[in-house]
Amino acid sequence: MASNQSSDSSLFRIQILIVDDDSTTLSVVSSMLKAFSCRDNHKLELLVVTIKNPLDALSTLQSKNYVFDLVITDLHMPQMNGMELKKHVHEEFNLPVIIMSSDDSENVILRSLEGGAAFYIVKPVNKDDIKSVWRYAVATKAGKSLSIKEIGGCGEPFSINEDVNSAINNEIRKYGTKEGRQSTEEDKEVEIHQPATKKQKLIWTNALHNRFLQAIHHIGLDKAVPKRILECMSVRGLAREHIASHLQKYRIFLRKVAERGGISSRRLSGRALGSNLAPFSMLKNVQREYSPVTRASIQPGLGGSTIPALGCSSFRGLLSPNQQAPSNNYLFQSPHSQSLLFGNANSANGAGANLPSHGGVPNGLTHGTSPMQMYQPQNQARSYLQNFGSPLLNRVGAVGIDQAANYRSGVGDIGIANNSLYINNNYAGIRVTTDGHLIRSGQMQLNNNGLSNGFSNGGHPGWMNWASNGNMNAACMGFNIASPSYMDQRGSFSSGFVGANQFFPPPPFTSVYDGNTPMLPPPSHHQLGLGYGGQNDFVFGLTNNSPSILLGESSNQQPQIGQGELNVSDMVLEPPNNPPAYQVENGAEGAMNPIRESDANSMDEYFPDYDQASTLYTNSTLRKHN
DNA sequence: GTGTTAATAT
DNA sequence: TATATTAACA
Repeated sequence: MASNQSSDSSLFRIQILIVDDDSTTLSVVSSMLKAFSCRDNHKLELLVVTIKNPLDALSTLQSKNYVFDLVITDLHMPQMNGMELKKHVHEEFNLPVIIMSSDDSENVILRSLEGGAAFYIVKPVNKDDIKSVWRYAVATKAGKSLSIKEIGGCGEPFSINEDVNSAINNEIRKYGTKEGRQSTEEDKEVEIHQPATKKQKLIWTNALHNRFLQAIHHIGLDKAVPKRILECMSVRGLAREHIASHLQKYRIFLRKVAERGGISSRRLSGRALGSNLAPFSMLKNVQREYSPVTRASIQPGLGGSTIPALGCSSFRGLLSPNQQAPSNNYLFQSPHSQSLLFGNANSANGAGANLPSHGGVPNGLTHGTSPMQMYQPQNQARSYLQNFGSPLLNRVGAVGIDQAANYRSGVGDIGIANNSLYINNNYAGIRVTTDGHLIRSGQMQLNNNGLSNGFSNGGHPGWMNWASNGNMNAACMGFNIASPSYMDQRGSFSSGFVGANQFFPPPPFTSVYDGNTPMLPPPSHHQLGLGYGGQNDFVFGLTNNSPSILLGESSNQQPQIGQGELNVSDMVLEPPNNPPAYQVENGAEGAMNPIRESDANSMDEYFPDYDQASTLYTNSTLRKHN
């Protein structure tokens, strides 16, 4: 039954620091909090400190006169904005920060959440908000003590108090939070106490899936078995069964790829291909939503397996306009929400890695180091991206990059051959009619010094460096989907990557909050590749929030990593019910790759996401909720 | 105990 | 329907 400890634990003191340049807000929030705390629970004592200047707030935090449990800060303040403050607070004090602002734009909200805010309150603050804050504070406080206990040797994960959980679910449905709400003894009177055995459904978020892929990549596909993958992934709370299940799915996918998207597919018409090929799933929504008329879809095949190394064309054909899209997505998503189909990467010996000639591996995507693409689970954290922003033109685009020596294929090939990982020498584009016919290839050729090549020029060979050039999409993709001259606006184009080692860095770990951060030297600059959101890395995403990107636009017109539309990842969701049990193990040896900390603090990037407790920030924006 | 596959549940 | 979980079996 309920944890019974509260009887002797007398009184909890919760200290909250509120920062806002608006004194009215300060007093209102403060008094509301106090009022609520009085009413809520006698065993809790609340201390609220209000400060107008965020700099002063930091000083106060440092002063040690108080031991705060939580910081609530306004977002827009003259001296320092709330997110900056949050960053400091996180880094220096490891305290949760709630952002409040009158700015109710999704962008801001999501950015805040992704940036690590515990949750976000839209002003004017109302009673429910206060209640939420209060609950959160209580839960956090309680959680902290539990954490200590856990550190003390009780390794057993503690379970979240259903009360807090449900309260939050019910009352703050509009907030998302990244932080685990931990159980609180104080609220046990409401405790429902579900059987502890009730399992939560693990959601394979992109981030998690990325991790999975990385693990497989690291281990080698042929040697990747659940146990090893699990070890490699080093994600707490993740069980071998999860891996096994996911692996099963993944293998099915690979098999499908081998059967339909592999070499044999060369003989297939594009139409035939299209029906089941995973990458096109992304077209489904896009097309239905935005293209009532003809759509051009160019389907070079499935990811890496479709860009043969040895000179065969990777151009698979065109999908018929009404082709039904398959169910799985294999998109690689740039921070700027251009979608790139992501194929195999990480084959040191070039594209050939995917050729069946490697043999031995039943799934056809051989070479253990390679299969770096996979489906996009449709029912998972994708849909939330659908409602972003305004309508977009260039919804989907993907390009193939063949990193092998030559650009071999002729017309119809879609791809980029870069002779060097450092430099993309070649560029190829395509032109299609609105009904999907290829007009001409090579339209978009750019020289080295033209638009950015999409790869790092800044010392991270082999890694996509969106940040450095900003216009990866436009340049690399080679065409402007939004531009009628190249492709129908509704056109879709996909291909795959065949890359060399480690195109993409492992997603960063961040766990600033709990101090468990695997502190590796921070990267010399921002994380390369795939944004901070953690959603992008190897996986696809259907991004409907893409800004139009026109070929030729200067790079600085594009948002930098971490500043564009956010990948609303799991972090906007309510944390799992098992807070302690889903962190990436830190410093687990055998971990695949260096772990980077990004400035953006997507701390739970790899946290398994359990479906159950999802609290959406907004109904429409985020993941669907069971 | 582990890995794989199939069945079942959601 | 798609995906995750669980059971069953090698």
